[in-house]
Formats: sequence, C-alpha cells, structure tokens
Amino acid sequence: MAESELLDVLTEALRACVECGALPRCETEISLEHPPDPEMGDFSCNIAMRMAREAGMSPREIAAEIIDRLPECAAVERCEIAGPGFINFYLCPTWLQDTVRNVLLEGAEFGRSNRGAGTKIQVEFVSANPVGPLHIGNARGGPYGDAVANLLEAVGYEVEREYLLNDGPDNTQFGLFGASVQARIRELLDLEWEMPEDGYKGEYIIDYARELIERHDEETLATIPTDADGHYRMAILAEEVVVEEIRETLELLGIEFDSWFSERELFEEGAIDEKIDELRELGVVYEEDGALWLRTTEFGDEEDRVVVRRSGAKTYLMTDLAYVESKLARGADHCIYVWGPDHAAQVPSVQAGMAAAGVDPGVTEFVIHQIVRLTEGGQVVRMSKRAGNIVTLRELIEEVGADVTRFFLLSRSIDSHLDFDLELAREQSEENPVYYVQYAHARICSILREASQRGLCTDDLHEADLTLLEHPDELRLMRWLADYPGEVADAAERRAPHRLAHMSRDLAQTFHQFYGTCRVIDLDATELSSARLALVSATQTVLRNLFGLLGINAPEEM
RNA sequence: GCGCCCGUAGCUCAGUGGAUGAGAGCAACGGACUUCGGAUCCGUAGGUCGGGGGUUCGAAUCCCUCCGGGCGCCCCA
Repeated sequence: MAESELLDVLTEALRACVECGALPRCETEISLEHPPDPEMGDFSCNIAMRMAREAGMSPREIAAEIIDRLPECAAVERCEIAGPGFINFYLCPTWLQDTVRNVLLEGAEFGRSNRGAGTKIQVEFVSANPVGPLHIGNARGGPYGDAVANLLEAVGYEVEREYLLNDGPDNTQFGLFGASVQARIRELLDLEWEMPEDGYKGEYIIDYARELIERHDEETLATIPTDADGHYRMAILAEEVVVEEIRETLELLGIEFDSWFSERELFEEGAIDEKIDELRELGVVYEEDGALWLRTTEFGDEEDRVVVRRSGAKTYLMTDLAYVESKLARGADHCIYVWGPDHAAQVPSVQAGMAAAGVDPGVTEFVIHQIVRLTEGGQVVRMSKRAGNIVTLRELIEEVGADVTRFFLLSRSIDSHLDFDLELAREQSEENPVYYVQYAHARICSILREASQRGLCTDDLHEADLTLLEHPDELRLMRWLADYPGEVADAAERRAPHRLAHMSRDLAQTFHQFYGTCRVIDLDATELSSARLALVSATQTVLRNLFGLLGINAPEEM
C-alpha cells in the first residue's frame, strides 16, 4: 500500500530527473527495503547507489537530485539521504493505522493483488506414474505445487492445477505395471501366470488384483490376452484403482486438481503423429539405427535424442512435445512443471526439444524439487515395508496428520534436501512448529471470545481509535502486517512457498511478544482495549490468510 | 567421468549484491503472570557463512578453483 505509493513517487521523480537532464536514463529497477533500524526510517531505497556507475556521479549526489524532484505524497512525512547514498523515507504515523484498518475491511482479500492480471498459468505437479501409491519420495511436489498455485492465485493469475497421467500405450512402465497386475490376477484365479522379470513385485499389486476381481467379471479378466495389448488393457483397468487412491491421498492434504490429463489422449487423438509430421516438416528429425532422432544438439543439448524408438514406440520426449502444445492449446499462457530430482537430467533435452519444435522458451518453467528423507532421532529411516516402517504418503499422513505433513514438506526451500523429522512431527507440543503457529491463532480466538463475554464490543473494530497504538510491540506487529502483501508477492514471484512457513512462524512470534507486553482486555481502559482488539483481530485475519496459502487449518481452540 | 542441488551457530535451516546487519527454531544456561490460553514470553551463551583466489565503492550472496555430501546420467519415465 504505502510501498506501492512510494514506488510511484520515486518513479515519477526519476523521470523528472531524466527529463531535465539532471540524471541520465537508466534501466535500473527501483526497489524498496527496510532500514536495519526503525530509527532510520520506514523504508529505504538504494537506487542512487545502483545508478552511480552508469550515471558517473556519486550516489549521494544522485540521491539529492531525486529527492529534489520527489512529488508531494501524503504518506511521506520526510525523507533524507543516509549512509553511502540510501534514500530513507519516514512515513506519517497514520500509515500503520491505515494498514490495520485495511486488514479489517479487506479481510480475506488483504494481501492479494492483481499483478498477474488474469494471465493463465498452468501448474503441473505430482504427476507420479499411475502404477502404485504415492510415497514419500514424490510427496514433496504435492504441497509445493498446490501452495505455489495458491500464491499465484493470490497475486492475480488464473491458475490451473494439472496432474499428468503417464498412461500412454507406448509407456514401458505402464505396460509392465499392467503385466504385473495381470500376473497377480491370474494367480488369484488359479490360471497359468508369470511375473515379468522387471515387473512390479510389491504387495500392493496383489491388492489391486483383488480389487479388480471384485469390480470386474472374472471371465472378462481371464480372457484378456497375455500379450502387450492385454497388458495395456489391464493397466488401464488397474489405473482406475490407482488414480482413486492417489486422488484420495492428495485430498487428505487438501490438494485438488482441476484436471487429470491422460497422456493416452495425445495418442488417441492423433496429436503425437501430427507432431511427428511437424517435426519432419521442420527438418529437425532424422532416422538412424531404425529410430527417429531429434536434433536437440542444435538447440543446446549435449546429444541428439530419440523420439521414436526402433520398436516404433514414442519416447517421453515425444509425448512431452505434443503435451506442451496441448497445454497451450487449452489456453495456458505459461506452464510450470514441478518435477522430482530423478527427472532433473531430462530438463535440458526437453527444453532443447521444445525449442526445436518451435515452442517459445519463455512459456515453460521447470522447478526441480530435491529429495525427502524420513529421520527419527537423527537417524535416517529406511522406507522398508518389511521393517514395518512408513512407506506411503497416506501412512505418513495418518501417522502425523495433514497439517503437519503439509507444513513440514513446505518448510524448506525447494532446492534443499529435506529431512522429515518423524519424532518432531509426532510431537503434539510447543516443540512442533505447526502447533506453535496454530496456537497463536487459537489464542487470538480465545481473546476475542473473552472480550466479548466481558462486554467489550468486537464488531466494527475498524472504527476504533487506532492512534492509541504506540507501544513498540504494537508498532512492530503493525509493521509486520503492512509488509505482508509485499512478502506474498515476493514468495509468488520466486515460487517460494517455504517463505510462507517462515512468515507464519514469524508472525506468531511477533504476536506473542505483543501479547506479553500489551494487556488487551482492560475494562478500565475500553478505548485502548478496542484499539488493541482491532490489532488482534487484524492479526487473526492475516494468520488465516497465511494459513490459507499454506493450506493448513486455523483452529479456534486446541 | 559428466550434469544438477547442497555446504551458514552443537542440530535443522532462513537470508542470495547493500548500512553500526550474519539471523531463526531446537538443544544449553538464567529469568518472567494472585488479571486476556505458560502449547507463551524475556535474557545469556554459541560463527574463519566449507577452503582459496577474483569482480565490486560494498560479497554469505556474483565468477573461477579445490574439498566434502546428496541426487541423476537407458531407444525407462
């Protein structure tokens, strides 16, 4: 709010400087930050220092020129040059009070913006092969992709959440899965059976087999041939069960997809073949050793890649090329791919392949998340079913709860390996950061209940006399609320939902500090009580908004 | 061997070009309500930001190099 006003006047001043020749035109971006000490002002700008070299002037000189031409702005009380050339702004004390009032009036809208201006972004995440239950390894992309989607929506993008099902006829793994399920079904039906050498030998395959026998006619299942076509048909039948399971697990975490896109569609609708023809016309493919190769080397890849195997089967790269076109055709302006670390190596070839196919490289964006390990008492817990350890994501959620699972998985930067501390996650006490942040919310609810019971009015708090809020801990809390919209925008821009987890911890702590020093309910000072209740209520709103982006609950009591 | 990620307090991690500004949580130690939720708060202690070189007015942050750890390197996905 105040921040965007400041950016406006700075931009204006800079333009004025350029127009009258006081400063040369520079492309440097204007940004604002907080000085290390509130004594040094509410905001500061380093533009003068960043321009210094290009302008060939000293930073302080530049700062002076800018300040001279700063338009009148009601929010700014004064500004001054500090240190090597910072421009520090001291805002009118009312700006913080306005912030609190805005929070109360805007409610769930506070912190949202329209920077995205309705641009359509598709976020594709999880997309684990539909050949088994979700496990810890691919669990991270779920909360991450969902929270990034929340962030993008919060800053005004139109977002679509998509799960890609790798269920095409040429998908080796999918076929193997079908063969494995078929083997188990035949075993259960007392028919001749054989598990493929590279087949899926996990026990869950037997569960799928039992489920399919329950859902379908035994006769039908028994007559499905044991060749490649039969394997594929069987895989499609089993996929239904797997996808149900995956969907339910993700729903436990509050994740719901707008679209479950089946790769099969690309084959059935001929999109793949069309794409191959296109590549031929573009002259970017050639045949060798009976396979069709894409000249990705000419687009920055280390070697050319096969798109159609000698067997005639299409590779993932081929389907990726048809798939991205489908995304764009369905209206996406920008596509974010959230992939696991096992796919990191294929990013360059996919990017090169897309370039070869004529896709604007600016429309795709790849985020690779790093691995998750379970730890207990500092020891890595192997995901071994035989040892009775947690293996699937569902088991983890059942063990520690959805809020804890989400919060933990979101609490680290996506580039960092994540150790999921089971011991800490199970802890239902102050040690567990999730309970810490939720406690702040529950405490606020309790204060508001108590105030109401004692006859204080908790409605229309935006009309309270907020000028009474001047304690350092009150000011600190208000500053925090004022920063919130900018922090959300930053987190969205950087695709960094882990910042939300840190923010929630930070806001909870700032609130608790305020609570410790500022008595809220005081029947001998009802004016002050109302002002503080307004601040408490505003904090509750921002906590809720933050929890909403994180995707965790805001409990009224604990 | 090549590629990607990581290396910051005892532990788990933020911070990724700015100021007298290296921080948080946990662990350790010492404190705080006869009143709103002590699942809380305050204080103390704890660092060659993996090593070295470079760029810069300024580097934990950018570049080079070395060391250490993780992951990946199929006509699998």
